[in-house]
Order: sequence, then C-alpha cells, then structure tokens
Amino acid sequence: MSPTNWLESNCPIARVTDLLGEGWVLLLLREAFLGTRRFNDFERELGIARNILSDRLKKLVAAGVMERHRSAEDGRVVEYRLTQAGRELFPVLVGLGQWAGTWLCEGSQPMRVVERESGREVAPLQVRSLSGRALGPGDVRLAPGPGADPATAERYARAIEAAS
Amino acid sequence: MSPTNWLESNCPIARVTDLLGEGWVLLLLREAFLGTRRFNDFERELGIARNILSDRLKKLVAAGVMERHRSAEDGRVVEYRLTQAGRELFPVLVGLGQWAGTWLCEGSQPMRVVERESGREVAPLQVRSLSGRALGPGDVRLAPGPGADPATAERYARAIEAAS
DNA sequence: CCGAAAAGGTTGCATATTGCAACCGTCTTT
DNA sequence: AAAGACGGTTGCAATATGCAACCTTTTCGG
Repeated sequence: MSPTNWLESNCPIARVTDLLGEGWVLLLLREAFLGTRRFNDFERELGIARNILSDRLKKLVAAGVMERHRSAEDGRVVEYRLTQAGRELFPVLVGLGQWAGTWLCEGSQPMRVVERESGREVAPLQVRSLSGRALGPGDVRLAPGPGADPATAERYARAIEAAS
Repeated sequence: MSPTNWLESNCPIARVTDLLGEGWVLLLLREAFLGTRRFNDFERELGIARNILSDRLKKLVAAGVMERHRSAEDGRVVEYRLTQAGRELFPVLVGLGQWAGTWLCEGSQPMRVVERESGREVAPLQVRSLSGRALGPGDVRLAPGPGADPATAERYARAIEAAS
C-alpha cells in the first residue's frame, strides 16, 4: 500500500490517514471548532502557506468534512464551515487534545477542555460498551463489517490469534 | 508557525500534529494495537518503505509512545511496544475508526469495533462531563491551563467571543 | 568455528510535497 | 473610476518520501 491508494483502501484508518495524516489538517479542524471560517483567518491564526491552505481546504471539502459557502452579505468572502461529518470529529479532537496535553507537554497542561457553563473539566475520553461499561484495548477486537474485503477479514482474524 | 517549531508550540493539537500528522503514523499505531511488534512485520503488513518506517519508529520512541526492546530469547529481533502513553491513544484510534467507517467509506462499513467477549459493537465515542452527561461542540470551550502562554490564553478568549 | 541466513537497519538517488513570495481576478467601498 | 479587501494561483527553491541496494549483528547448521 502506498499513500496514492490509501483512499481506495478498505481500512478506515488508512482512509483517515489520507485526510488527517497530512500536516496542518488537525490544526485547521481545531481552528474550525474555535470558530474560524475564512481563508485569511486560517492563514493568520496558523501561519500556514496560502497554497497549502488552499489545497487542504479543497481536500476537506472533497472529503465532506467542510462546506464552502460564498457569503450573501459580502460577495468577496467565502466561508468554510464544518459539516455534520466534521462536527462528529469533535470527540476525536478532544481526545487528541487531552492526550497531547497529558503526554506531549511535560505536564505543563497548556489547554483544558471544560464545560461551557460550569467551567469544570470534561471527563477523559473512554471507549464504552453499549451498556456504558468502560473498555480498554484488551476488551475489544476489530471485526470485519459488511463491506470488508477478504484480506481485511483475514488480517483481523490473525490479530485475534496474536492477542490470545 | 511552521512544522519546524510545532513541537515547541504551546498548543497540544500542534504537538500532536507533529507526531500523528505525518503519513503512516496512524497506521503504525493501528498495527501496534493489532499486536504487531517487529520491524519486518510492520513493513510487510503496511508496505511502508524501510527508511520511513525506521524514521517513524524513532519518532514514536522519542515521543514516548513506543518502547524499543531487544528480545531476550533471540538477540536479532527488536520489539516495538506501546507504552502507557501509547495505549492511552486507544480511545482516539477507536474514534477515528468509527468516524472514518461512517463518513469515509460510503456506508460500506469495512470495520467494526466490538467487545471481545460478546462481539457486540461498542458505543460511539462521546465527550462527557465528569457527571457522565454527553457533551457536544457547543457545550464545551477551551480554557488556558496552568502552562498556557499569554497568546494562547488570548486565542481561547477570542474564540469564546466568536462563539457567543 | 565457519559459512549462510535472518533481522534490523542505513545510504544514495530519483520523485513528490511543501513553503515562500509574487501575481491575478472578483467584489466592494469611495 | 480607483483603491482596497478577499480568496486564491503560479513559479521556484528547499524538504520529505519511496525504492533498491548495501551493511551490521546475531543465530543456526554442519
């Protein structure tokens, strides 16, 4: 497999790598969640090169994560907004922020994710069963879904053996 | 800001971009969670170039996400294992898998994350308050933590204004 | 104890991606 | 009509990536 055909891959993580595994994309999403919508604002907040910003926004739009709207009030301005798909990345972004704040910042904790109303810190992100029980890496396994190809299914089967 | 000083940045998402926002890293972590430990196995499972694999493993080790051990039984083999920090990325990986399976695979759902015992699908990842209430993007805000620099704090303050 | 093979890399070179600065086209305000 | 704001694109230099070949250490078979 090579980056050229990640998007055609059967693995969701490979596909998401094609999108998020490129520089700037996580930061663009963070900015979007912080309320940034305009080309020049993304550029100024992040210091990203304009051609790269242009490229990334196109990819995010193509992937259905953001939508491009021309403003009705001022025909010069274009707004990039998170779609439903984009907003659903919220738990992942929070999880990354929590993780990086804990493990990548030598305990300095520059950022806290808090409830808007109370200002209380939110809970650490956890994988849960449908009944609400917290699950760790050892409690779950990957299973082929309806759209899995044989190689993928075989890969997951091998992983289960390796873990046992 | 440029990729060269992301790691020095005060923003956890910027730091995590430096690590995960590079090709292959998410896939390496997926493989690690699937039980892969050895250099040649990562190479074979992913088809990654050996020099890039070498580079990424070094970075993951340097970041404290993986540990490099020489095997006691066979002195030729080296094992790369997730550290505690690495294992705590589990919810994020699951969240990415769920999200990509839903939004990036045209409904084909190649992968399911299920409880090992029962085979039942796990719940969609959610941000929760300490009391267990589910929180959406509008229910939380970012707040400067103890280690925040003035620019970061000012940035979060501006975001709150923009959202209101 | 010697040669072959396995494991885990490193190196050199061609190609692709990125960053920077300058330029362009459209819409708005004066 | 001119000037400025906004959202890009283009060309070029620097950097990162992929591929194949090579190197080093450890083990195994005779």
